[in-house]
Amino acid sequence: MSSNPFVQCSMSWKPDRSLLKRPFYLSVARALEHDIQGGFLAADTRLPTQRELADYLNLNFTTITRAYKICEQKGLIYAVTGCGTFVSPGAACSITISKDGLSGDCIDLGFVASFEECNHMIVENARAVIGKCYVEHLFNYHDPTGILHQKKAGLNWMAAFGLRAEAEQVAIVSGSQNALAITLLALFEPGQAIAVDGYTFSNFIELAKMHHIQLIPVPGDNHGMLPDALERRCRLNNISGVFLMPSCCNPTTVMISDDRKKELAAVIDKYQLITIEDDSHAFLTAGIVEDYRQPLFQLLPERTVYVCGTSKPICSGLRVAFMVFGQNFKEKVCRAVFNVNVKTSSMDAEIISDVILSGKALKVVEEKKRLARCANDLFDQYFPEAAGAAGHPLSFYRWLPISKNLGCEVEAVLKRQGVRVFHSSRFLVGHGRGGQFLRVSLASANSLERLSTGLKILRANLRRSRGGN
Amino acid sequence: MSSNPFVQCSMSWKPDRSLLKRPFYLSVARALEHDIQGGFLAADTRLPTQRELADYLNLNFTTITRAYKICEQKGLIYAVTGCGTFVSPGAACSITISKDGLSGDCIDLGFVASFEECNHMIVENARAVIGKCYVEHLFNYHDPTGILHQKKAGLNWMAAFGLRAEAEQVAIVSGSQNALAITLLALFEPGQAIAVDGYTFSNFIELAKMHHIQLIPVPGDNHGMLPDALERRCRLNNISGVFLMPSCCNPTTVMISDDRKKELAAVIDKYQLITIEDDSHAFLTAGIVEDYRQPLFQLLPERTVYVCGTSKPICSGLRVAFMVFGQNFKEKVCRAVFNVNVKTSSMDAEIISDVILSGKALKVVEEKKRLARCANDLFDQYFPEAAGAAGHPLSFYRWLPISKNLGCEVEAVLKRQGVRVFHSSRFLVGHGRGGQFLRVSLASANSLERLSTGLKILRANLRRSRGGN
DNA sequence: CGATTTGTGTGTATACATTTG
DNA sequence: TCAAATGTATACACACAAATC
Repeated sequence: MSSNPFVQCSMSWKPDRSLLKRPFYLSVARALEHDIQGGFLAADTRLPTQRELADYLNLNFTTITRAYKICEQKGLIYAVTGCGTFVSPGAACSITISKDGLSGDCIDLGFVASFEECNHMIVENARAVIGKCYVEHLFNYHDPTGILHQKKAGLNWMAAFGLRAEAEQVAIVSGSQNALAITLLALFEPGQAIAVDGYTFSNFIELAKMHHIQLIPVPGDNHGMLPDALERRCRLNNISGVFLMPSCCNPTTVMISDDRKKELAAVIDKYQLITIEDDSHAFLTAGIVEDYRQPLFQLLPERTVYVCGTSKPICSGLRVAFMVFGQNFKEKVCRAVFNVNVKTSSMDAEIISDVILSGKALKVVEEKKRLARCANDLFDQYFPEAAGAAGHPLSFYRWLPISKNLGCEVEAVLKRQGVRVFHSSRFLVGHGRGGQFLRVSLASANSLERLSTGLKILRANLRRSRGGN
Repeated sequence: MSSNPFVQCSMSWKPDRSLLKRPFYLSVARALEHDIQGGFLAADTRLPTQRELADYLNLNFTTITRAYKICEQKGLIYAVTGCGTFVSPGAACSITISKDGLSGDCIDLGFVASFEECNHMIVENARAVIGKCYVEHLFNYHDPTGILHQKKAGLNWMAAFGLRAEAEQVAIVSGSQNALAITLLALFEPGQAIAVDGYTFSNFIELAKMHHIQLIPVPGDNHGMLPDALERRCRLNNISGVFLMPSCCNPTTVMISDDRKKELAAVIDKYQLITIEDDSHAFLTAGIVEDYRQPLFQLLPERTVYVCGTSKPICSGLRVAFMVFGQNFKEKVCRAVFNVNVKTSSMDAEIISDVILSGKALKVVEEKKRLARCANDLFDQYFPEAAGAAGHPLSFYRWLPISKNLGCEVEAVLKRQGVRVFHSSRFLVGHGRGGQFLRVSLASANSLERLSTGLKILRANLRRSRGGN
């Protein structure tokens, strides 16, 4: 049931009329899915308009609407009012980024780890915890959202970023990704829409897709999402929430300035959006970037779920994040925490608490900042043209503009050369016109030497493929 | 916009016509939600039929269909073709069961813990792990689905239950509840339906509600769900999956016999259902119950997600469960694991692996079985009329029939007397006619003495409120 | 800026399947 | 066994909103 490749000037997709069966809308949806999955329709191909296809198939155009809707919900296509319906890029394949499936030789500049070479620093904290007399009390079902002194340790940690809250507003969960999954499940319904940056955290994109939550891209500048643009989308799109990473947007490294936070807060308040603030990078920003004052949570304490993971600053293998929320979200969030996790390992939470309260956390952060500074300097040496760009000075990753000639195939090319990086298409929401980039992780190579080797390979390959550009 | 209480013989619900605004279907849905949440409509009240209400409001009846559908998806009402539409019991309130929110004096026979008095037995395993030279490698982002030797430890553990699979079919996740959340997210879409026992695991009910997955109750007998009844529901209801706890259904303690497993497998295969097999209780059943042979997974390896948590047999505070699945589910499940957890704490998984491989797990299980036997004997002494009932002989909880005069208010009454138990309404799917029960946890009182005290209070109160019954 | 194209939201008609008596 | 009651599935008409030219 594929399109006829010889008829080009007319519709890009012509399902076989004779194969249509009742119910028509399912039949059409299946045919379209088949042809997209089978590779007969390339990414971003414009499909026939609803009315065109309806005429062609002798159906009412709203029947086509329905067929298209099914495919849209599966992520196979996307529609823009007034503009048309298009085949999604990467419809068939996942954009989930994980540490899995990488051979040992390949230098990983793709997945953003967190300078894992620091992990030895917390071994002694783990030993201290396990040596405590009350350790067996960490092995029971109690305190599903965390033990009080652990929550207080979290508040202590977050106070450095200007966050002020009560322990009863805190829940300990299993990492920031886990916190995001819980937040979507707790506070959003399938079919609702959340505003995000045009390029945003790819795991959030995937999570939203799984929950059937639509993401609406909102333009931004060097200080973050544009309040006017957000307001415009709110007026037009019936938006329920907004997702922001104020301290260092992943992947663009943009930080939201304090003034911008206030302007955004005004719009968020006006439209009563639920704000998801992933502030896991605050440790890199508070006290370092001059303009930093406080998280959005402080401006909108009743509208915000604040997420602060300890994977990046402290240790990635102990799965701990702190969630902070207003009283109005408490019941729903706690119920979702219970339904998804029952509880987070008290052992992990206890070790993280010990690292924080003993002052070790600050030492680890100091070391990671030192490594981040070295890594960023190294990057600037290899890519001096990117050195002056706006963005976070100590980010664990960089956002490198590349030639428009390169598609997302560069990933495969570079992997064959021994480095893994991720192309901007993985982070793109909607149909992007923002140019092409690579996200280059600086925190995953395991040593500055390996990072240097990786960057060298990267530069060599981009120079070559760039050609006369 | 509530109904007029003085007009009783006609429709049970009469929204105020004058308050109707466009869009009508939303307006009607909101009014209905308001009146249910406000308590104006009692549980199981029969609502006007779609056509009745449409006439009354001068709308097309399919507009009412739509309004009712919205409320149904929120779990506020349920509809039965040919029969009518009804207000859901417990529409407004949550049935999530957790360890939270219980004062210290109250004896907990509600939440099913796992004889936490055994936890001291694994402290030495935790110390052994933390003492190992490779411990810092447990603190990184690697191996999101678990380290190979940990998966092999899991397979070793599950081999005792007759499960045979390859390590690549295994993912380590953060407890069996976490596994269920991941499975729903990975393999089901909002709006799909899953067949379950008429009384089933309340946290699964909540999880399904959050994911907007409909649960269809299927009748069963002392050997588990009835295959004919399942087939009938499949024919009628467009069912996508089935959830089973073969080794010991929570809350009923029913075990699925080996013959029944084969009959169910035939139906499941015929209708291509996705089977979710929560077999965390297998350690209580394999080798103990004569009829036990193997899990459903072995009969339907390509249609089953097998979930085996270690909270009950080994330790509840270390959050580990093993998921086993066919190759066809692998990609989707692993992606969901990553999107929900990134990874499970390698420390927790390593300690559990050590407990299994060192043989300590068997000792812990022996001790828990001994305690379970004592606890069940104790229960039989206090409730001799329940002693002969079918069900698991070593279950960590019992399913106690109570007088029909008692509603779910008994929970509150008993709590005031110092014991927490859960009423069958928390476990009920659909509109139950199966009598009233209490689920009495035997594994949470922290000692047999406290359990005995709790059971005594329970018996005294049931006797009294039972009256002449 | 206004007309046109294109997708979305809402209300309706009709055929059908299940339950009940 | 059948007819009536009742919810469900499917297709369509039409008003509207956004994007484009």
